[in-house]
This record gives sequence, C-alpha cells and structure tokens, in this order.
Amino acid sequence: MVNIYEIAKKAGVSHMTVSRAFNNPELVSEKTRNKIMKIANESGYRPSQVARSMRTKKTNYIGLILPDIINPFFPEIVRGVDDYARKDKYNVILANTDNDYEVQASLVEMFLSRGIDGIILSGIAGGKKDTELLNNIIKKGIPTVLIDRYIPDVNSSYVITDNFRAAYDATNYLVGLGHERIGVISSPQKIKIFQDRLRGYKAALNDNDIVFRDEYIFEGDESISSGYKTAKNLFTKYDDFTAIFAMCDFMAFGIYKYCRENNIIIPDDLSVISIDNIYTSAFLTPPLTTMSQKKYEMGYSAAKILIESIKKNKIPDTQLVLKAKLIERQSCKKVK
Amino acid sequence: MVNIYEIAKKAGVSHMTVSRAFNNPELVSEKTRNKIMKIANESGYRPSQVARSMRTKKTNYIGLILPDIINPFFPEIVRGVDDYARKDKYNVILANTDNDYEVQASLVEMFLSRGIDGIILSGIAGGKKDTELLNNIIKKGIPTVLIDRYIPDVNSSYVITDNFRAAYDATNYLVGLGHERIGVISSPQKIKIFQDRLRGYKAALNDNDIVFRDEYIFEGDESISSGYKTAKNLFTKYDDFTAIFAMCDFMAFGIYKYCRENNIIIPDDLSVISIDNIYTSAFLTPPLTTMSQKKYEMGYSAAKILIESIKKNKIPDTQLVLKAKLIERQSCKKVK
DNA sequence: GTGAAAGCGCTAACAT
DNA sequence: ATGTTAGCGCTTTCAC
Repeated sequence: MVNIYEIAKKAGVSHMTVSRAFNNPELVSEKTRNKIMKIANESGYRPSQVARSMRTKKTNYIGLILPDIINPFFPEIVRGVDDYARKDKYNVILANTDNDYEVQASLVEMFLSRGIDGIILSGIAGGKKDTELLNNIIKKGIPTVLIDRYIPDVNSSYVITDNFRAAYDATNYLVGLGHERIGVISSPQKIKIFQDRLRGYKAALNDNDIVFRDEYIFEGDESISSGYKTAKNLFTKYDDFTAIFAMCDFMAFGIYKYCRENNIIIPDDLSVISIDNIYTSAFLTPPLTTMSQKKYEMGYSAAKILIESIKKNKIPDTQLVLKAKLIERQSCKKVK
Repeated sequence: MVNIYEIAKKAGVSHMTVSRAFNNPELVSEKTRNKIMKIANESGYRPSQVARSMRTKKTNYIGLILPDIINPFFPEIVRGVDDYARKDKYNVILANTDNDYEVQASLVEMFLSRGIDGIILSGIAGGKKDTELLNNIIKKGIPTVLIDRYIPDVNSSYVITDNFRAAYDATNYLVGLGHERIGVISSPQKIKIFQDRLRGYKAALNDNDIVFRDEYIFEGDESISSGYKTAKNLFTKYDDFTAIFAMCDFMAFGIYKYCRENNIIIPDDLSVISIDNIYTSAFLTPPLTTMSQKKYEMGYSAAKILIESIKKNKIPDTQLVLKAKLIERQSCKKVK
C-alpha cells in the first residue's frame, strides 16, 4: 500500500507535511494542502490506522461484549452503540459470550492485546466470577461501561433501566385494571435487576393495599421455554390468577404459548404484562402490553459515556438510569 | 504497557526468543519457554496486536457490513460469522448502513484504512451504485464474501439461499394443500433474489398446471408496514384468494396485522406462507409456516470461506447455495 | 509553515 | 536453539 513518504515525494514536501495535512490541516498552507490532497486522492493513499495506533496508543476501537446477539433484546443496543461510535470515528468489535465466564475473560484478554480503547459489557450475569472479572478490568484502568445490568458491589459506570419503577408501573397498571390476584413469572432472583423488579411489584401491591404472597412468585430464567415451563407450574398450582406480570418479554412469549395450547384466552381469561418491548412483541396475538426499555438509547448513551471519557483520558463514572415506558397494547383487560 | 524487551531482559534472553516463545514455541527450548511464560504472566505481558499487525500486514479483523442489525434477519448471520471468526482468532467489526450507499462506501474506506483482512457484505441492495462499489472492492483485491444477495454481473464469492427452490417449494406446498388462487406479496423485483423467488412461484404453478397471472403479484418492499399496505391493496382488489405467498417473514407479519384488523382468520380464511423463519415467527398466532433460511449457517460459512482464503492469500471464489427448509407450523390449511 | 530525527513493539531475514 | 539488524508507517519532539 502506498505510504506517506511516496505522497511526500510526489508533492515535493516532507512526509511530516503530509501527516499534518491529514491531521492538522490548519498548520499547512492551503496551497500545499490542496496539492497533497490531490496527489493522495489520485494515488489512493489512505493513512494507516495501524501505524497511527502504534504511535498514539489509541485504536479507536471499542469492544462490545454481550451474551448473544440472537436474543432480540440486544440488536437495538448494538445499533445504538454503533451509531454513536461511528459518529466519532470509532468502530465496534462485537463478541458473544453465551454468559460463559471463560469466554468473557478470554475476550477481555484479546481486546487488551488489540489495544481497544474501551469496553461495553452488556447483560453481564453478575455472579462471583463476573464480579471478579469486572474488578479486574477496572483495576487495569480500562474504561468500561455496563449496560442493562450492574454489579452492586463494584463501582463502575453503567446505563440501566429503572427496574424498580418499571415493575412498579406494570403492577400498578394491572391493579388499575382491577386485578388483585397477580402472579409473577420471575427471572433469576440472584440477579440484582430482577430483585429490583420484584421489589417494584411488592411496592405497587403494598401501595394499593393488596397483600403480597411469596407463593405467587414463580421463578424461571429468561428464555421462552422457561416462560412456558414456569407458566405451566403456575397454572398447575393455581387457576384463579386474573393477571400475570412477567419479568421479560421472552417469558411472556412462553406464557402465550402455554395459553394457546391450553385454551386460555389472553386477555379475556388472563391479562399479561411484561418488561422489555422487544421488536416483535407488537406482533403477537394479542399484541403484548409491556414496559418498553429504551434499548437503543441505552446503547447510544453507553457509547457516548465511554467515548467521551476515553477522549478525556479518564475512567467513566456516569451512572445513568432510564425510565421504562408503558406500551399499552392488547394483552391486558379490565376485570369486573 | 510492558513490552517484549522487558520480558527478554528479565528472562535473560533476547527479545526474539520471547517473540518465538509466543509465536513458534517449538523453536524454543522448553526450559527457556517456561521461564519466559512465567515472567510474562507475572508481568501481565500481552503481545501487542497493533505492533504485530504493523509488521505482518494482517490485522485478524474482518469487517461485517449489513443494512440494520435490528432487522431480525441479521442477528443469526452475525452470530454465525462471529462464531467462526473467533475460533480462528479473528474479530468482527460490525457496521450498519441502512442501505445507504454513501455510508457503505465510507465504511469500506474506513475498513481499508484500518487494514482489515476481509469484508463480508450482507444484504447489499444491488443497485447501480452497489455494483460499482463491489467492483471497486474486488478490483482492489480485498477478499470479500457476499451474504444473502449477490450481484449477477459481478464475479464475487457469495453464500445465499436457493431462492428459486424456496419459492417453488412454498408454492408447491400450498398447491398440495389444494390452493389454486395464490396471491404473492412480493419484495422489490429489481432485486435479483426476489426475481428468483418469483420465478420459483411461477414454475411451481406451471408444474401443477395452474395458470400464472401477473395481476396476482403485489409488490411492496421488505418491511412489516409494507406487508400490511400491500395486503390491503390485494384485498381491496380481490377477495377470493385462499392463500398468500409472502416473500419474507416481515411481509407476512404485515399480512397478519391486516387480517387481525379485518377479521380474516388465518388459516381458516386464508393460508399464509413466507420465506425466512426469523426468530419470532414461531410465536405469532397462528405460528407462521415458512421456508427457513439457514441464516446462522450463511454467516458461519461466509466467515469460513473468507478466512480460509485470507490465510491462503487468495481471493475467495466459492459460491455457496443453501437449501431452505419448510417449517410447517399452523398458518396454512387444506382447502375443500 | 515546514523539516529531520527518533521511536512506538513487533517480526522477517539472516547469522551464529 | 538463540541473537542481531532492519524496518513496517506513522506521530512526537524539537529545530529552523
């Protein structure tokens, strides 16, 4: 590939003038600059980012680590990250982990070896190993922003949804529709944000003078199949719930499946609300009422926080909490 | 960051021995190697990929350009690409274009400047500008593999679905169920693969002695809203179709929406089949019968083809055509 | 406004 | 099995 010296030679200037013409055009006389640019264009010259990174110790890459891009929760986040990053001439390196700690750790190593400028960690599970990993990254001074989930004991920058509020609002909405017996299809309570959601549910019941019952909580994971199985458990044990609050859309998808197979009509026999608003939840029958998480904005803001602090050469410390928004569709109905 | 010379010094060897210990361990005595590795670990040494790339002219990056990761067609492709790439210690740089030619072109420039080793182009629209861009890339000798869409006049490597066959099978399936009046909700016929699908539809009718009628083709784009609008057009003009073949799942989603709003019951009043099998089409009511494209495999194979040819230092020339598979769910029904 | 020298961290090529 | 030298293409620093 043609390099800076060739251009310099053709233009009759030193290679430094060429470098300046690209990086600090104001330091080069207009005439010289135009000449250089013309020659560069004709020669198909492109500054080598690799060589530049070598000197500057900046690569303009950010690493984006997430469990699985196939999960419809993530694509919007990725899009948000990419959109902000590209505006600032950063590129995004994407990598899936399937929540495997070993993979996560080796990715971090790989990223460091590649000299990436910062990391966005989305959907980190939050176990002991994860905490260790995150602490490690922070100790190394790599700018890092968490998305969607945070780890309580670790002082890191993050962008998350107000999970307490989202669950509170969802529950409150059901109560407003007259529901009192509201089951919960819960995601793992070992994960902080789901604890927050459960607290929101309890608080809403409490504020409406409805007694909370532990037996109404049915815990699964975050998959459609788990939603299905957990719904089955619930209906095997009780048949008098008028509504279910699912902690994520995927779990609601599973509930839909169970109901379809068992002739339970949503919303006539059962109201369903959840949290997420993934792309296709609007196309279920009936369209799913859900608390929409601002996924795109989460990605966009996380990239903004990360890149701004990279530029200032400091560790990001912003903690951003976004409100979820009720998307009223047709899976909930008034009772009595 | 600690470099190769520091490790060399601590280990009492030359920097080349350290380099070899990492890159060609068999050339270093076991004793020396162990010593080096121990010191490297303790010092937190990681070879700099940037410096390595500088010398070797290989970055182990591949660029993945696609219209929009939010479109559920793409995440599985991305996952396939990432899975293969990472096995070979490559990383994927992801970028969205919204089918904007300018963005595509500037991305290619950016990638070249970054010295990426190859490009995967997914869902390229196929207009004149796109053809120009692709020709340009090929002329520059950048290893490139297309996914999902190919450009007929350009001799490039690609991985696509057998679109003719997919449409043929879909249509044939409907005919087998007794349908004869089958409308088509088509994606843009200026795009080659959709022409292929239309040919498949025609061929299946022909083979079953059903006359093809041009008026039965209703063209939209590839969005849900377009599916809705196009379905509306169709039903305004005709009310006696027993089945519709939609060229992509998104269009089918739009049809579902229209039907729900107009009390047309799928599959009792209307059978619907399409092509894609995106993640959530199984969760529509009724679950969508569709020709499943092997999206993950498309991504995986494209990465394989690309990376293998990068390693052999040649331009990829494999053209891979994958069969779509009928996923029989509940949106189609026998007539009469 | 422009240039010369040095060096970022590594590997290729050659030497021992 | 190990070492020496040179140089990849840039930017930083200092000089004019």
